[in-house]
Amino acid sequence: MIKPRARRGGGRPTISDVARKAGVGAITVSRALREPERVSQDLRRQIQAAIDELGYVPDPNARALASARAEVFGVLVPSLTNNVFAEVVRGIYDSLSDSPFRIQLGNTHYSGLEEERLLQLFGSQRPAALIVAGIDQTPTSRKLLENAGCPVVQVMETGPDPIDMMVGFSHLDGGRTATEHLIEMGYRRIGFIGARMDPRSQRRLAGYRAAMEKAGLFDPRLVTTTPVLSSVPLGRELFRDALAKMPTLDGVFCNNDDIALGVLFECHRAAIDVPKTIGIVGFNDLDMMQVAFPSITSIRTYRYEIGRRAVAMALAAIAGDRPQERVVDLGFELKRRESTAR
Amino acid sequence: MIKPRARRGGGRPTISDVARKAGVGAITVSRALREPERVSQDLRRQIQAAIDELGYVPDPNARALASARAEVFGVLVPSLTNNVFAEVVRGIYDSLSDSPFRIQLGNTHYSGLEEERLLQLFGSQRPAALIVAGIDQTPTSRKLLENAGCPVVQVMETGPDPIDMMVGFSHLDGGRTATEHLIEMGYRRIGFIGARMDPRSQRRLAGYRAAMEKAGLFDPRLVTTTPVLSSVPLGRELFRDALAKMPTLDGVFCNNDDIALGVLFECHRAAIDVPKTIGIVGFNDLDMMQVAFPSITSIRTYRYEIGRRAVAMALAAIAGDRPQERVVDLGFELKRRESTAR
DNA sequence: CAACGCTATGGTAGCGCTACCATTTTTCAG
DNA sequence: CTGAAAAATGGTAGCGCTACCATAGCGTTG
Repeated sequence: MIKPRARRGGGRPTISDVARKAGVGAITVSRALREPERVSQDLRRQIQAAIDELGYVPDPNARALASARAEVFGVLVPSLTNNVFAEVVRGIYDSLSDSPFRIQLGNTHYSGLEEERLLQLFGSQRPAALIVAGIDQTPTSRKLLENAGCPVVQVMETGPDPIDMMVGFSHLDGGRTATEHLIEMGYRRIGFIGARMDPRSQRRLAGYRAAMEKAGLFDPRLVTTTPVLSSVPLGRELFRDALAKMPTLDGVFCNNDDIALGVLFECHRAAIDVPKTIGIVGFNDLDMMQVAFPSITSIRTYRYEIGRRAVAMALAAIAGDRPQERVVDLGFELKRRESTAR
Repeated sequence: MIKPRARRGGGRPTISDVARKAGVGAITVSRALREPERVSQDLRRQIQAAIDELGYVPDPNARALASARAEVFGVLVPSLTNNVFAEVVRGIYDSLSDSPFRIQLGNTHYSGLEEERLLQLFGSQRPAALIVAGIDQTPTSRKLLENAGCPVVQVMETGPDPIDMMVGFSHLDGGRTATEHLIEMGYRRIGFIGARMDPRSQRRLAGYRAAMEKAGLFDPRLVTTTPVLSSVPLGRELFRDALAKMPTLDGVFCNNDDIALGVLFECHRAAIDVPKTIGIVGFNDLDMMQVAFPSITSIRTYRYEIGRRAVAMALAAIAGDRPQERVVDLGFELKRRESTAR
């Protein structure tokens, strides 16, 4: 006598239960769910009724196993608390909330090794698409992405030689634009203050340097950086260091808005006039920049939109019509505010 | 003639490939991976060699299907960009990064309906554990969680009647402590300013009200709230509204630090002296509070620790030894700073 | 009206893995 | 040395679903 194994799943209804109740084959239920137009109205109604009555929810694991394709977007970001990536992730979530796709979010902690480990892990699920932050993948990561067998979108930055698709903007141009603005407003001894010098920060620094050199103003002592994670308190610290090193400083381009805010607070505390004595420019334009006192000039970036666009491109690729432009530059905008208006 | 179906997975090696190469049965490979102590040293080595050589990575979908249990933690939070939840999520990620568990993160957008939908979806995966923010689940959500068949941890708040386990603190006590501090420092016309009045904000408001009533200072016109999502600019707006409504205001307890920062900036802009004319208290103690000028008094909460503890409790429950205290109160701390030091 | 194509449905055979049990080998008390 | 228990290994049968192919029923065409 064959004893059927006890239902492992705690008795949740399966597709066969639905099929039996609706008086159709299991495969027809499957089709009604995935390609409704291939099933007649009548059956569709019956099946829906059975589903509702039983409270059936398809098992995504079984589905993934049978179809060799999971309805999962793998997303890799270097930080979960950094507002910049949080916004990108929010854009991704919002774009996928009405789709059948789930999201597998990984935190690389700015580590290439961790990125490789996570890609390996994500790859084992055969995701529908992968979205990764940055364009500086290790060779191993790059290979993993190329062989992932699904659309891949690199986000945050644009650059040459995309693995598959890209959405972002030029951090170098952003850094240059910010610095040129300070120069244009009459600042001369302009410092660069940066924390967590990831590749994007490096490129903003390169933009700063290009602008300064072009104006004949560059001096390596004007640059203050640290590998430590960025924060407002750190911005204050770094600014004090920069001032100690270079008391004639009359402006700072901050790697990001946290740093800029820290600089602003320290100026208040030390009674340094902004923008008269010191001009401040931030990066990303968090919403607090426009209400700060004085309001802080910053480079507006479109993080949420990057997330949305990345999903849109991935979905298009999944649907079979790959967008012809594989690299989308969403640009940025210099927001001129009080902190540089002297 | 039976034609085997083409390998769907793009030729990735399977457990049988490993077994063949190692000269053992598939089940032994499976065991070597999951319960190494039940396999002899020799075979373990051979199997590991085969795995390395083939680059085998187990398919989590097949694993979940066969074992009726996915190695997934389901996490539900109301917002991805709110720093508070981002910190909790970071704690969860950090605690699970060395475990075999993946994380399925869902964003409810503060909606009970969305929470139900996501619970339904997550439940279909038979997760190893569920972590949900808040204690005010809808009856449907509560039932889904009770029947999830896995450990459940409610985070951010403590309260009576946990579904399973809880980690958090009392928002009511937090609100009361903040308000009592203002009263103690000599403020009398103390306003409450809050955005995004979710249940936790409501309880902070209740704490404020309790303290004010006890001191005989409560006046409903002192309360300014909005359902809009919290932000620094909004804090500024609301403060202006509050002042217009109640020009004699001499202190504000802000629902969170974003609002507090907006209030501070508006005070600067309007040349209102902080803390002499207006005292400010925030909530959560983001790191910028201590460097703001003047530094802002706030209620320190342990978000990261909440995430870590929730995972620790869930892992213990999975391992079979449920902690005996099912409700963990991590408390909070009043950080007295310049913004209330008059 | 036979031959054809089309649409709607169903049956069968796995996807890659593990639960359950069976079998073999080793260990060790007596 | 023997018998029995324990440890190590393997075989079989699914988990719940879908790819692939088969089939039935229908209208269309020359």
